[in-house]
Amino acid sequence: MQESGEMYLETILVLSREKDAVRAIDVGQRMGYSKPSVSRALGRLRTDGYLLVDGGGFLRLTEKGSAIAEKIYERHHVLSELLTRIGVTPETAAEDACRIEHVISDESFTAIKRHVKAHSK
Amino acid sequence: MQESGEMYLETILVLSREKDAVRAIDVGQRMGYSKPSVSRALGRLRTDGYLLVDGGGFLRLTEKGSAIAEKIYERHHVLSELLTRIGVTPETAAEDACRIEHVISDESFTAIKRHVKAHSK
DNA sequence: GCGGATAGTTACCCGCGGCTAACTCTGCAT
DNA sequence: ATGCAGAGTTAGCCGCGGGTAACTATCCGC
Repeated sequence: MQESGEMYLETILVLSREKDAVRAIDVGQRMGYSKPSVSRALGRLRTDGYLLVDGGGFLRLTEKGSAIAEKIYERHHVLSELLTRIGVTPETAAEDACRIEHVISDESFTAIKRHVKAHSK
Repeated sequence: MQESGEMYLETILVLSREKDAVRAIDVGQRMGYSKPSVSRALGRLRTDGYLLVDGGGFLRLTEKGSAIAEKIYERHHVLSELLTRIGVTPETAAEDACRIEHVISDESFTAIKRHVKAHSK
């Protein structure tokens, strides 16, 4: 799984929480990408078993895809909150979280969560 | 400046602190890349004004190149130390620092430095 | 001065991940 | 029924950044 694939999955997850039916076009609009780019990326996710597309063109994450999307989404949330807490503007925090969430290891992320929790009491 | 370019510059900086003469082959060995990959990457850095290569094939960072290398190196150091401090194993901390150092904003990094300093007293 | 090691470059290939142009397909409105 | 709008796909372009194979150039030992 590449960084860009994770980003697509996360976007699909977020969109599916905002509206009940998500299509390729929505993903493209949200991410600012062209239809063909989205089409190809979703095609890869589909053949790799992260995504299902029903007859009406509606997207649904598989178990596997959902697991990744949730994981990245949690990271985004925690990292973003951590950065704002130490004084970063919310916008920059979100942007940085969006990049860091794809490259940090499980071990470091877990340590960060633990640290944040310990200091939030 | 791309992430990979930053990595090359940082590697050249580190090598130049370990030995007095740094060449393309050393960079390739350290980074685990083939000679042609290094040659091309260094060529780009040279034409973009980050690097000088003297007659003997020895590498020297320009002002511009050095500034980036030092910046990335500092980030690496601070991030790596921060992660180990919260319980991440040194090896993982170094790997993660190596990826995060290229994607974090100045604003967030400054905030992290400030935070680390405040908590180290 | 010739042969071999070492360094560097040139010319290619590949997948990724954006893009545009152009096509198909579906569904709705006139 | 025509025709248009919206969604999706196909085909092909591009730069990046890895790779190999093969060449060149330099230097050193014998």
